[in-house]
Formats: sequence, C-alpha cells, structure tokens
Amino acid sequence: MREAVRASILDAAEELIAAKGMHAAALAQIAKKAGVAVGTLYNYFTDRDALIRALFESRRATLHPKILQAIADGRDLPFELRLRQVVRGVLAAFESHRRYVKVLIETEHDRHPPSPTVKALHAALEEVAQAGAREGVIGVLQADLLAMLAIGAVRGIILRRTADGGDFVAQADEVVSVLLDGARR
Amino acid sequence: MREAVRASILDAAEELIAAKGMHAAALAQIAKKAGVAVGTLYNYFTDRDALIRALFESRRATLHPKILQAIADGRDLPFELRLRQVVRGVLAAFESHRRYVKVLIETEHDRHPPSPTVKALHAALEEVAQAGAREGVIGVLQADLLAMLAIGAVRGIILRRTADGGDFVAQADEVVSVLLDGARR
Amino acid sequence: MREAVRASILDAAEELIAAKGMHAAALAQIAKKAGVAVGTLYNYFTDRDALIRALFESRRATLHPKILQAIADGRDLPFELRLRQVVRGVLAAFESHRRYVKVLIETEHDRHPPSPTVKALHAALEEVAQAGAREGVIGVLQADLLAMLAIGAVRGIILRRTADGGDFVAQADEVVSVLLDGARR
Amino acid sequence: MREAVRASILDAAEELIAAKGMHAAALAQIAKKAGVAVGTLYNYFTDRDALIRALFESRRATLHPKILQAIADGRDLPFELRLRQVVRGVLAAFESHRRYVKVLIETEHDRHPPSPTVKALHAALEEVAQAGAREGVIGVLQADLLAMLAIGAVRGIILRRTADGGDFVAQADEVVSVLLDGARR
DNA sequence: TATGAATGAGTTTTCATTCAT
DNA sequence: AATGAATGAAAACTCATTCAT
Repeated sequence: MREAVRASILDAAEELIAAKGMHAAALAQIAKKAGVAVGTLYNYFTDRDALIRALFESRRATLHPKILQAIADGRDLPFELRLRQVVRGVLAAFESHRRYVKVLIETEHDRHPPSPTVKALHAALEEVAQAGAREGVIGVLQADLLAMLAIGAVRGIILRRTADGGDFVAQADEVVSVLLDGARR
Repeated sequence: MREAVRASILDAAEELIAAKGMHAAALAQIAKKAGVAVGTLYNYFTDRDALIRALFESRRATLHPKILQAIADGRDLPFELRLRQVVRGVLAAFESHRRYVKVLIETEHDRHPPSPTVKALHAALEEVAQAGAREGVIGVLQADLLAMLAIGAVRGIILRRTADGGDFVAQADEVVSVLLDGARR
Repeated sequence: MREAVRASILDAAEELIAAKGMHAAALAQIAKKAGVAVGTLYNYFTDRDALIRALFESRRATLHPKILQAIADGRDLPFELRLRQVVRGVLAAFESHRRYVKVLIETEHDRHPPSPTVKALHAALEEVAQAGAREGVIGVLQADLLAMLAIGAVRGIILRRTADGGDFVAQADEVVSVLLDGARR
Repeated sequence: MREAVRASILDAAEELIAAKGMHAAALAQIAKKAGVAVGTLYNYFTDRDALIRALFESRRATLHPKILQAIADGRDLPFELRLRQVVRGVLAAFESHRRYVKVLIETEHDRHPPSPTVKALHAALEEVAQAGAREGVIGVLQADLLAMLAIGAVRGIILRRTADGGDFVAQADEVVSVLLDGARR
C-alpha cells in the first residue's frame, strides 16, 4: 500500500519532469497528479530534493540491471557480435524506460555526478572497444574513438526517436555496421 | 557605452547560466555580476524572458554566421574534403563560443523550437551526406545514417570536451575517418 | 472556517481601500490587517486583481439584492409613493454598506463598466419617472430630468453624509418633495 | 520659454490623469507626452506630488476666477434669475475646462481638503439659496435642500455629459425650473 | 538647464516547507 | 498517516528619484 503511493508519487514526478522539465514540476502539481495531498509527499520524502533523488534511484534500480544485463549478455561473444549485442541491448533497455530516458536527457546537465547508468554505458562501450583492440579487429587508437562514436550514436538515436516517437532499436545494426566499416561504399 | 552595459549584462547572465543552470540565474545575481542595479536590467530588457532571449539572440548573431561560413567553406569541395571541412569548421566555431555552447546544452530542452544553429548544423550535415551519395562515395541508405552519426559525434565531442576542458577540434579528423572507413582495421 | 478567513481578507481590503484608496492598499497591509501571511492571500485569490474583483463581487452580492428589493417594493405603488419608496429604500440599502459605498466612490472611475448596482439604480429611477409620466403626474419632458436629478440627489446625499458621518436616509423625503413640487414656496 | 515647457508638462499630466486616472500617470509617460526628459520634470517641480499640486493650482488659477465671476455676475439679480445665472455660468465655466473637470472628478476622493473650486461652488449655491429664503421665494427649510440638489444636479450633468460628450449648459434652465417648481405637472 | 541611464525601495507573485486537524 | 491551509523567504517587477554628462 505504502509502496503503491510512493510509486504513484514518483510516476507523477517523472511525467511532469519529462513533459516540462525539472523546475516546472512543482510539488503541488506532483501531489495533484499523484492523487495525494502536498503534505503527504513529506511523509514519503524528506524534501523536494530527496523526492527527485528517489525518482532517479528508483528508475536506476530497474534500468541499471537491464543495462548491465545487456552488457553482460555480450561478455563472451567475439568483438563484433558483442558490440552489436551491447548497442542493441542497451537501446532495448532504454526503450522500456522511454519516459525516464527523457528525464535523464532533460536533467543531464544538473546532475552531479552524472547518472551511474550513463557511466556504466560509457564504461561498457569502452571495455568492448578495448576488447576489439585486444582481438586485433580494430586499431588501438580507434578504440577510444569507437567508444565515443558509439555513445554519440546511441544518444543521437535516443534524441531523434524520443522526439519523433520512433523505435530506439530499429537502426541499431546499421549504425554499428557504419561504425565498423564506414559509410563509404 | 549603452552597448557595453548591455553586453556586460548578457555576459553575466551567460556565465551564471553556464555555471549553475537556467533557473539558478536570478536577476539579482545577474545584476550583481554585471555590476548594475536590478532595476537597470529593466532599462535594457522588458522582463527576464526578454533578457534570456536577447542572450541567445546575441550569441546566435555571432555564432550562427560562423557556422554558416564553416558550412559554406566546403561548398565546392568533393564530398570527403567537404565533410572534413564542415565537421572541423563547425567544431572550431563552437570552440570560440564555449560558454554559450554550455548554455545551449543546459537549456536545450526548454527551447521551442530548437536553436536555429543546431538546425542549420543538422541541415548542413544532411546536405553533405546527400552530396556524398550523389557522388557515389557512400550508399544512398548510408547517407541518413552518416548524418545522424556525424551529429552524434559532434555532440559527443562537445559534451566530453566541455566537461574535461579539452579541445573541440582535436579529434575531428580521426572521427571523420572512422565514420567514412570504419573503425575496423 | 475557510469562509471566515476569506471574509476577513475582503474586510481588510475594503477597509484599507475605503480609508486610503485603491493603490494604497498593498497586499502586505491587507494581509496584516486580516491577520494572515501574504502568501495566504494567494490561497484565496489568484492575484491582486482577483482579490479586488472578489471584494466587489462579494459586496455586490449582498447590496445588489437589497437595491433590487427596494426598487421592487415600490412596484405597485402609485408614482409618488413609489418614488419616495425607491429613494428611501435605496438610501437605506446603501446605509447598511457605508464602507463599501466609500470604496465604490473611490474606484468609480476605474471600473469598466460601471457597477451594475449603479446601473440598476439609474434604470430604476428612469423607470419610475416614466411611470410618473404615464400616470400623468409629471410631464413627459420632465421625466428624464427628474431621473437625473434624483440620481444626483442620491449621489449628493451619499457624498455629504459619507464625509460628515451623517445619516443617508434622513432627508430622503424632503428631497423628493422638492423634486416633485419645487423649492418655491 | 520656461513657462511653455512647464505648461506642456502640466497638459501632459492632465491628459494622462483624465484618461487613465491618477496613479496610472507615471512620470515617464508624462515626460514622454510633454516631449521632455524625466529629469527635466525635476527642474520644474520638486517631486511628483508637487507636479500634481501645480497642475491643480494652475487649473484652479484659470477656472476659479471664472466660477467666481459667474457667481458674482448674479450678485444683484433677484433670486430666481440669480440662481439661473449661477447654474448656467458655472456650467459654462466648467465647459471651458472639460479635461480638468474630468481630472477633478477622477481625483475628488483623494484630495484633502476638497478643491477650493468645489467649495466655492458649494458656498455660492448655499448663499443663493439663503438669499431666496430671505426674499421669501423659498422656505427657510428648503434653502439647504435646494443648494444640495443644485450641486447634485450640476454634478449629475457634468458626469453624464463628460461621459457622452454632450454640452454642459444645454439643460441648465430646465433643471433649475424643476428645482424651483417641481417636476409635477 | 536638459538629458536619460542608474538606482533601490516597495510591491506583487511563487512555491517549498510546516503544522494543526 | 493524510490532509491542505498557512507560512515566509526568495524571486520578479515597477517607478519615483538621483546624478553624471
């Protein structure tokens, strides 16, 4: 019961932040959308900041394992398959948390430190790229670039698809192909 | 004289927004940093919103032409050189407006419509990619992907370098090389 | 309870406006006199303007029916009695809202359109005068003049008595007598 | 020269107050309409209050003598003619200062003490009425009422004609006739 | 003397937080 | 625990007044 109320508060906060941005989500609105009184928010969270932190923590708690799983799923695959698996898996994980993804993007700049999920993604792609270098598939110097480009690609897909409502995963494979072999014919 | 005050107000606003985000830039702080009284702000801008809009307009007025110039500079080059020129030139232009770039990123989500500068960049990279397809250097299907990846790369470089203080342009060429020929050895 | 607070806010506003005029009634003073915090005003009224409008609406809601009743009370009387009844009844109604009457006078010029109460009074006196003409008691040409003079008289009595604290109704009958039969001996 | 500037400042103030009321006439607007800089206002008047007072003083300086003259013009006439002369003359005097009349009405409530012009009018009508009583034309008890009604009538005519743009003097005689002999046929 | 930009005190408005019920 | 009215500090905004040029 208590958990249900707590969840509905976080949902309300998430929806408002996704729609109008961080500072437009006033506690009164959150309470209204959650169907509780303002005072009730303070029975669940010590203050506004704690509520926001709890929102991120809550989402992280479900999204982060999926990201880690997507990363882990590729663990023993050879480089190329692994890269494809990670990119696709990560996008699929984000797909299942579209609203939170919007919030993450909205608030990326005022988060200190950056979301651990984003950091995990960076770490994973860097690790995969290193593995590619170790396997000799890509050059050592390219590894870092590849990681950065892959992250940029994931971010670009998310931004575009969040805006137009399209599917995150659709172009995952084509993108990886270009990253590995270039756009050149 | 009047222009100098106006500029110092916009500088102060830019600095505060870049440092702490949009809503943390109170007029009192802006005035203080600009070395004027709060009321003075209203001699220059009708209200807070107008001040912010003037800030963007002012920066756009210097950055936008540079971006357009960077794009135009490649106009008659063959595809690959043109792509390199655009990516490098655009990053160089952003380099000369690092603080504004931070502000743009801070506020990207609550700008409707998106900054014309960003739109021009999108348009230019799409155009370049189309040209590549027309020249037969890249496949038609790759053109759209290439544009998206290039934008993602530019954005990734800016984010990373804004965070670590590094140079925007440094990796421009390597990045384009990977986009064209792939990371694969 | 809620109504009591709302009423005390409106009372405070009325008192301050009556005493010092519209623009001298700052929200801080209204709040202080009402015994609430400034922010509380905004729990009852969306902004200053809404508060002022609510004040007028609230007073109108009690005064207006009394005025209408005073007018209706004369409905079936012959002209002279009816005129006496309307003038006396209307003055008695205003008497019971002296403070609001002061506010009405204070703000008469910036109300668009004029208070419906004042308009009702005009309409009623014009109607009564027309009836007098129809009954043949007064000339057709005098009807309009009589209405204007009666309104002027009511206004004059209110102004004088608001200033000197005297009774509104006291001279009602004498005034009507003069209007009907003239001051001439 | 200096007088011309001073006059144009007062004209501007008068026009703004007549149009939008006392507190809507900001010094910046007055200066603009007068075609001078804000600071210049302070070369002519010590502060806002002094400017407003000067406006009234200036108008009084031209209107007041006319009123007094209109009153004096009847001095030696018998009561009825004198009353007619005073009412007509006073209205004619106000007619020549319509804009100021509007200002007087607008600001009547926050003037302490009431305008000397209004007081002179009161005094004159009371004097005339007393004379009527002395001459035996009206009853002693009616004298005070007649004065009040005459003032109310003048005020009523001004209000109506200021609103509809009509002539102040037109109905003067008919009004006096009703006051003297009643509306009754 | 004229100018109009600068000033800052005073007002309105917002909203996270508290607290009596 | 839940409620939602009350609070007041902080922010935006206005405008009479000052003052350097």
